[in-house]
Amino acid sequence: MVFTVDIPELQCNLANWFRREGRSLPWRDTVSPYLVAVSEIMLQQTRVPAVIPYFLRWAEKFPSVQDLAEASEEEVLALWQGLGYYSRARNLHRFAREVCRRFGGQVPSGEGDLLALPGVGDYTAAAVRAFAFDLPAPVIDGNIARVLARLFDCHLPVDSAAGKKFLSDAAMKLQEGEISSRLWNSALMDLGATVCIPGEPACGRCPVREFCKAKHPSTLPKKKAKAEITRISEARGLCFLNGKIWLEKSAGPRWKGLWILPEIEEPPGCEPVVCLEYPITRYKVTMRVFDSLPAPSSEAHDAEAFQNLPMPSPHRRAIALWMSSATKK
DNA sequence: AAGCCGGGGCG
DNA sequence: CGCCCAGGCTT
Repeated sequence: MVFTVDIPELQCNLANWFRREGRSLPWRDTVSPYLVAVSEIMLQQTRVPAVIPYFLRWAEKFPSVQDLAEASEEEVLALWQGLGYYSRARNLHRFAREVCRRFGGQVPSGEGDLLALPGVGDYTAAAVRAFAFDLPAPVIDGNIARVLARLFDCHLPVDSAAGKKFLSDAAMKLQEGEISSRLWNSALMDLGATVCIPGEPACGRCPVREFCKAKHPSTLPKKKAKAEITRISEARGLCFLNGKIWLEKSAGPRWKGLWILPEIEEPPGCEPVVCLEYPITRYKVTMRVFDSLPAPSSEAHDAEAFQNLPMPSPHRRAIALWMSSATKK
């Protein structure tokens, strides 16, 4: 790759902009590599405003990696409730236990050590190295991928092998020199989040526009085509008996460990008591809920206490809808 | 390489 | 309504 840009000047412009306009975020106030890792795992495919309250509650309840390692899975899932991608919560729990067992409670800074931990992939390993340890690393999230693709007018799909190699090489090249990795990557990320945004970027107030090669920035980055949305329908049984509700602990890969309404065969000739629609990854699911007897796999929960169980949002919403329709009757 | 995993906000 | 988000794991 040929760089015709003056890297020190680019670094200086962006760093000065960041000192002026950078975001203030809770996980930037901590020096704990563990809390940095917590924030990064929470931020996987999840927006900053959604994460902030969860991160603050987490830092309060599990301030150290030992606190998390000693917690029960129930406590962990309860605190994660509503954030989505629940395998992240179980991975973070295992992450804490392995950090304690293998590294004496100190989050490692080596790329290989980090990548071997549950829930840590290329992005998170790089982010922990940069933000917690201030070490050079190719931090490529959705924001930085977009900024770099535009800066170099790169039309390779950013989710292809070739695109990722290009971005990684570019990211490492741009942080050469004396610049702090933590500062540089924070600045690049904030530029993507607030100026070099998806769709039409605000090039008029971009601190590095004189370095940008993008001819049509709104068309970048390119991505591979993704799967179409499939419509599916599912029937679930709701059993409310003697002030208790019957719920099943999900065992499958989806919502594992969370309490759900058991799936049933759709009873012929019956109308659902509740019907709602929710999107999940590449599906649009129509959930039809029927009055039913207790499913064999389910357990009775007290009508007040079940509200505090970890439960996927659509199931929680279905029960709330049923309760509001029942009180009207 | 492709499929799968939630939820929310915003245009 | 579709798109996108501080991605990782499994197949």
